[in-house]
Amino acid sequence: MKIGQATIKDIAKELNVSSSTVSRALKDYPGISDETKRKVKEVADKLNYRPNAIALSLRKSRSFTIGVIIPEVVHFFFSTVISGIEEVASSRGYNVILTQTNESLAREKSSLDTMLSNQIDGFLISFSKETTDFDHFSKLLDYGYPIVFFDRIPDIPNAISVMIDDYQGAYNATSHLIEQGYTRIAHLAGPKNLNISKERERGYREALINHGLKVYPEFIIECPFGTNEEGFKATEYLIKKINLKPDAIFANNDMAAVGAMLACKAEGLKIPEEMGIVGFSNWQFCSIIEPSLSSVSQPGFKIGEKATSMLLDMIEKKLDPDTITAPIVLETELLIRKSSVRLSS
Amino acid sequence: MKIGQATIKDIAKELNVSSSTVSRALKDYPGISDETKRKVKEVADKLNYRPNAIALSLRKSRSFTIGVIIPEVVHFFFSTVISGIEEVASSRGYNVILTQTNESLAREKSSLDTMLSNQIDGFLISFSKETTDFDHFSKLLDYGYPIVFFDRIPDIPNAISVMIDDYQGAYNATSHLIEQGYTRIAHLAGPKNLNISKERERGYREALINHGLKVYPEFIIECPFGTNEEGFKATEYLIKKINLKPDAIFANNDMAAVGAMLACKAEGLKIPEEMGIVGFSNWQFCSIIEPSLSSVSQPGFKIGEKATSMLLDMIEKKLDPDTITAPIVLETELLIRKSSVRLSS
DNA sequence: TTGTAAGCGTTATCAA
DNA sequence: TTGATAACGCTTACAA
Repeated sequence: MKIGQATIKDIAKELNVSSSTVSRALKDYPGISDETKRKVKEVADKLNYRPNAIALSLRKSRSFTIGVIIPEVVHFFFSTVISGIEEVASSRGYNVILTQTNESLAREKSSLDTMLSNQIDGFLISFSKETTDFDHFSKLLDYGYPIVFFDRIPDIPNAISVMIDDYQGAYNATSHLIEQGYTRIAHLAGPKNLNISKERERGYREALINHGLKVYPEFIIECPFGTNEEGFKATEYLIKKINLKPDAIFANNDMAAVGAMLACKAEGLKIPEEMGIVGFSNWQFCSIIEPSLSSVSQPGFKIGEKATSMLLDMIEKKLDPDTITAPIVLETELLIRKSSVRLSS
Repeated sequence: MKIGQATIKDIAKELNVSSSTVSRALKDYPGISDETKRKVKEVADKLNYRPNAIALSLRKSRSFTIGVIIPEVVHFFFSTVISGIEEVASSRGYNVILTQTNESLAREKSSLDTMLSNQIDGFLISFSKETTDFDHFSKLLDYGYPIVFFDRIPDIPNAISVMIDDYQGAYNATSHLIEQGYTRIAHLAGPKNLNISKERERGYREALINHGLKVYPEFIIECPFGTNEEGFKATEYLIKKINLKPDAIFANNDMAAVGAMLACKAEGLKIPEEMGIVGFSNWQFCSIIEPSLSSVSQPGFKIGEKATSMLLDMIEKKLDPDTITAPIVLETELLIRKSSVRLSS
């Protein structure tokens, strides 16, 4: 016999009362004598009674569970977000059910499906790199399903989303490089179908323009996977194959930035003297590598917290989705380290 | 109206058949005419029917959901394990419900509680650093609840667990340092109440002894939190405050190892010439820091896979827990990098 | 080949 | 102050 198997009926039988009485006593409903309440609770304790959340879910058509769909768990940013999600959810009495898509659209859809079957109360979603059309999401939105998108947000009119200010983060990073006297700044860009990549590139471009620098198309190289190998290759290409050599690199993500650093070392270029580098995400390793890597820090934990509290508010009708017209945008912070500082101030 | 709200009854009404017929038709039960099956499926499709997993759970007393309780999500090792768990679970049709304890015993217990309420089919657990007595687990085990412990395993006779060979990993790491000619090897140890810490320390000790070296108690410093600050302080202490200076450090975890590296740099000690360093866990940054950090790699993904498939086998009665008497032990791999190699071979 | 009815554990409604 | 009953959505004897 398993623990917690005792039901309300068992308690009722033991005390020769009806199950409704037991139910009410356990919930401290008014109109139940203190005497009965005491007895019921006593027996409940004795039998190790544990309410069956499944039965409750069925009854109330609510599962007190939210579904999280993310590309990857093993990723500093996403795991930080999860941490924030978990924190808020558990403090408000919700369970978190988790799936990773591994950047596959098919898995994204099937996750959505099983979660719907499981009567999930709402979704937190950061979609996969393969996802280019959002029908599977907008269908749910049309039916009134509570969804909050985070970080990677879809182009759907009435979608609620929480994101970071990628544009401003990139703008600040690039401006910082310019202020340090770098003038030929290249960009290792992210996958083109993600808004965050576009925004970061836009921030990079506008910073250059606003500081009177030219944007060289050959300085922008797409690194869709965001690995250090990719960053390494892109940087070697920038150094060797292009007439106008860059003197700084702003990378769409930290891994690519590390690849860039390794390429510079391999080519004998000194960082930050001959090549300034700034990454994006502020992974844990940024501060411990040599030279330490300047990076734009994303408030992952906060994103998780904010997205979750909004979702739960929507679920609990404390928040009307219609009142929110624009995405919630959280600020980044530029952490300046050795890799991009060559001016003594 | 929400999507997937259509129930078996709705289909039945539409076709003027009974709900049992619909249920059977959807499941391709024998003894239902092909004609009926066709019609039922057609209407199901039309109404966007989606089986209600909650109702199913209640009926079958099975939720097809497993609960994962870990100390922290934002941790390379654990997130890798989660990835393995998620992979196996989803491929076998199970959901994964996740909570992190943040190393708090109270949260561990309350997670256990809510999951039990949610009729979880089984548990995957790596307990918190605060957990020193295992009554809350053994009670469940006695009641026959399927639990697989991983990495941090409790001292309970009939517990099923999956772990890595911490002893051997530490032994190999220490032996490697000895072979490189280091003779005064210190150890940054983990929290004393975790078996993994004890095993790693034991591996360290025995490697020394088997190679004819003495074990100096003042060379073993506990770093319970495993942060780089802690490793930094411990190493400064080792370098400055002790008569017999160490010439190598084997750290219980990579973060502490990084702290040791930083301390060496701060003190002007060259790595690996004057100080060899080996870490444990093989975090992503090991290969990209300077010098790259030798480390014992733990097969996190495999641990997740193995633990999950064992748990599901237990749940599905394909595996009798009584047949397993010893913990499953997975091998580590020593990844030798620059931080510990001073002999040209 | 199909229908009826009971039951999984809980709670809301109505009645006593 | 308490009890009987129905219902949440589904499956499954048992009957027809």
